[in-house]
Amino acid sequence: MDRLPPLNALRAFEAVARRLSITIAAEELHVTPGAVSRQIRTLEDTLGIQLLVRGHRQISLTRAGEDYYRAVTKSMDGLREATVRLTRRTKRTQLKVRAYTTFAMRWLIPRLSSFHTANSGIEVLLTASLDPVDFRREDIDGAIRLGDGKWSGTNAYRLVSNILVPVCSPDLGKKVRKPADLDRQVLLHSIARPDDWACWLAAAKAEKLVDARSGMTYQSSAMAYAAALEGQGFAIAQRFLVEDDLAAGKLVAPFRQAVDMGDFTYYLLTPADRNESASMATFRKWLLAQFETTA
DNA sequence: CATTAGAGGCTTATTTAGGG
DNA sequence: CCCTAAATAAGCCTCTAATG
Repeated sequence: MDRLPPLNALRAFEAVARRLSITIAAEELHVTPGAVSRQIRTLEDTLGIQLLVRGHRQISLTRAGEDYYRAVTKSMDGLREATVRLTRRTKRTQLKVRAYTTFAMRWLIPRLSSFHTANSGIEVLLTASLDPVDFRREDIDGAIRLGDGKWSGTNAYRLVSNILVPVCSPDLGKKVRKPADLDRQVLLHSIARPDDWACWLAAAKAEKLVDARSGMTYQSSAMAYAAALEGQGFAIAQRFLVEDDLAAGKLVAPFRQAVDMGDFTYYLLTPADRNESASMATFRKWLLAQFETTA
């Protein structure tokens, strides 16, 4: 068949496959669920291929539907982008990026101004959250996430080595010689990363000598680092996040022992079923370049 | 929450009628 | 005789209401 199927139906199918819900897709298209259901049906009829599996109160894609959706959505993105190029040739484009609070505060935000000066046409809209990303349901172009690099349905770009190392203020650093000395010190924890101290102490062979649970706990690593800067105790830091403070002498790393978390580290995630926009490509290259020079 | 049937509204295609 | 415009027919889309 060299003819295009009904384009309206195709549009409906793209929305349904993306949201995996007829009702939500219908809202998005400003029509009723019944109308969308019919459109999908006529599309299936003209193609002669089933695209959706109708389950009880929910739907899913068939194998063919999944493949078709991937292709269709890319074409749609092409149309969208062509339209954007045509209508707002000079307007700024927005890039919605999600990161963790600590990553954003300690690393991304300080460097974002350099990105802005170099790419004045791209506006980065930064949000912070611990929740996992779902590119299908959320209006997000990219996310910085912690993980092992294995995500389904997303492109993952490894950003940096995740190396754990204890840090503290310079004067506090003089009071300890070996890991076991931490026994009498305050350990600073983050709720989001509860195992880091135990992990490091085990690597330093000091898990029997120091209670990994003692000390003070903060909601984010950024808070724990701030407490360390104030001389409140020892934070177990991800090294690239405190590099600037170490270089400036505001923090010190009193021990040589470090733990490389290997592939469990930070990645830039982008949806695999969408074409990468030009602005995202720029942002991705900039982001990866930042780590090439520091790592 | 998805699907279906039937009704109504709108668009497009086809036919028909009347004027140049 | 041809062309235009009204009338009619056909098709499509979306809605409501009811069902699974």
